[in-house]
Amino acid sequence: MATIYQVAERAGVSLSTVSRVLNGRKTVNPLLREKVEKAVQELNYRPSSVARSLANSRTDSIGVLVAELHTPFFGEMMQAIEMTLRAQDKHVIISVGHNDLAKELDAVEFLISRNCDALILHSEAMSDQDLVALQSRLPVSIINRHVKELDEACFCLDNESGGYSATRHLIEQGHKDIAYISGPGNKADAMLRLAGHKRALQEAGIPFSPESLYEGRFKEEDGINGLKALLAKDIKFSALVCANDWMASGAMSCARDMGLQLPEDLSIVGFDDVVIAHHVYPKLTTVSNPIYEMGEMAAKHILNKVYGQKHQLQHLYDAEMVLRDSVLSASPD
Amino acid sequence: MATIYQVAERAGVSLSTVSRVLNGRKTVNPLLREKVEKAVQELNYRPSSVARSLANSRTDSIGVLVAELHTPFFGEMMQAIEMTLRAQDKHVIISVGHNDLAKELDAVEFLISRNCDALILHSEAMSDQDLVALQSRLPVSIINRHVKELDEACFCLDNESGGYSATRHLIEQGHKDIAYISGPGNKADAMLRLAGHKRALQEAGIPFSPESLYEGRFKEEDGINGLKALLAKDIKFSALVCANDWMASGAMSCARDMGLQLPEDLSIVGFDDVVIAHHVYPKLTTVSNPIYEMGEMAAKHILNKVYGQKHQLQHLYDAEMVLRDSVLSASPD
DNA sequence: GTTTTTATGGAAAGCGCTTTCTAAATCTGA
DNA sequence: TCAGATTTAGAAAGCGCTTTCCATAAAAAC
Repeated sequence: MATIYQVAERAGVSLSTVSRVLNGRKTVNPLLREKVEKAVQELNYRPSSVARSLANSRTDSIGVLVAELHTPFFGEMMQAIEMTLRAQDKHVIISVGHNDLAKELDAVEFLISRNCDALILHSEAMSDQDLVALQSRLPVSIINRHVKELDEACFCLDNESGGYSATRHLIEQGHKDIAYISGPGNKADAMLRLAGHKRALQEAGIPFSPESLYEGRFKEEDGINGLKALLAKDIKFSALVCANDWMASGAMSCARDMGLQLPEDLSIVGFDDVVIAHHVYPKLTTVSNPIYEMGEMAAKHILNKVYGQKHQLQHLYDAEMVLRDSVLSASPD
Repeated sequence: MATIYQVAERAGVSLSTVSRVLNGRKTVNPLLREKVEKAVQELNYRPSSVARSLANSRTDSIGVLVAELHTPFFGEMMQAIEMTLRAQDKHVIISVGHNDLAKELDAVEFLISRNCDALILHSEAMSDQDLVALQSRLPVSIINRHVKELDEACFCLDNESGGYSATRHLIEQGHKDIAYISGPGNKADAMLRLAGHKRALQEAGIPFSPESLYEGRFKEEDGINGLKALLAKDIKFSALVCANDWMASGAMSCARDMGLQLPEDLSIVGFDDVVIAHHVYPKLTTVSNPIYEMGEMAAKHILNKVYGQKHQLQHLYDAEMVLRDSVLSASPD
């Protein structure tokens, strides 16, 4: 591999001149510039990004922390990040945290030890304080979580309004008795979605009953257990909203196992519009989660912050209804 | 950030000694070693991976090329790769090729310009020659594709035997009239799966009829169009095998749209055991694709080749039946 | 007790680039 | 025409490590 010295020699100029040409500095004689470019061509010279990083203490690499990768949600996020970053010649180093505090911290340290210029995080285990502390070490973007002190760096879905839309949609279809399977009480997004649900009920003058609420942990089996528990109670409901699609899918299998016809006997709406939403039967009506855009914005935020670019940023994202086949209009009784 | 100089100074030893301690060389006095370790602790020193890379021309980074990321298949592969590599303190740089030759080549050059020590590829667009040429530039692992000249570096599913198993399973359940929706004719894996199907038929003395074959391109809509086309023909079949789960899912919705009961009127088997297989209705009987293991092995191959480790390698993977609810025993007519 | 080995630590030369500083060359204006 | 301002190019000093080579001290051999 040719080095910058050889280019300089071949072009009959000094190191510095080659470097200037390579970095597009204006102050170089067009004649020399041409010579250098010719030499670069002839030697098929490619600057060493490592040497460059050492010299200017920038690696052009961005670390991304995700909870896991085998899930389409994160895949989409990663793809958005990779595409927008590579277009600017930056590269992304991935690291998975498995939703575990120790592992997440470990992953972050790993990324930092790799001299990343910045980090993009989708963390559930780290505390707000951890994130604030991190931000003081290097620039970060935070996806799908709002940290007050890090307002600028956060890119979130409007979970409350999403939750609102979901049950609002059901109400508009004539449903009055609506059960809810929520995510864990310690997760902000889960609680916001639930809050939206309550607001929609209230607005329609329907009292919220804790009886018709089941708290799950966002897993498929929580959908199964949740619906089972709900059905066992002495309550009636013609519709169910699940705080994510996985639980909705679980609820669907459970419903069928219990002999219910879908969507005739029970309307279901999910949340996130993950790939499976389109493949379950009946196809799931759900709430979109524009993770692709969020990933893109998180990347652009880094581009602005670290590399002096000027992209327009959007921090809060609307959750929109994706209408499919799992909701039926309630027949007036 | 502390440098190695400061550690040396604080420990009262030379640079070289610190470096030796850091790299676990044996030839260093335990007393000094201890001093150095103490200094490292106190200064919270972390070696700069960039400087290290420049000095020993290894970056400890492995580039991974995938067709796309938003699909669970690649996600699982990535996760396997990341986990096994990070355990050895290597990091992975991702790059997506979008199944397009120019983009794949571009992505590869990008990765190389990043001074990756090696590459792991899941490429469909590049030619065998491209791959061979690449191998001569730096070590590679190839997932899900067999290149004769690169035998050592390939980690593949036994597609033929998978195709065989799928059809064989149907035959064992009493099916005789089995339609097949295949992947594109120019893809080796698609053709191998089909070959397995034919072998199973032949073994059972069932003649293969081109009439009952539809060639798709591995997309959901191909499943829809495929089944539609098959049903329109003047043939009977009680079972259908689809060369991947996406087409199987498509075929399922199509079947239902055409008023067929699943699995009573039509048994379906898929291929790959992608997440959705578990969420469609009825749950899809399919053929496993141990992509996780393959990713792990591809990573270990690099570990062996570049970093002198000695992992046991497996190159060919069995495809196993995953029995769920989409296949019914055929009633003998 | 002297010579030969062996173990161990330090000095210094890179690795391939960026960037500051200086010097030479060119240009300005009176 | 000349002092001063302005360009432009080169020399050299890092960036933070690894590693070779050499020197010294300790151990072994005679």
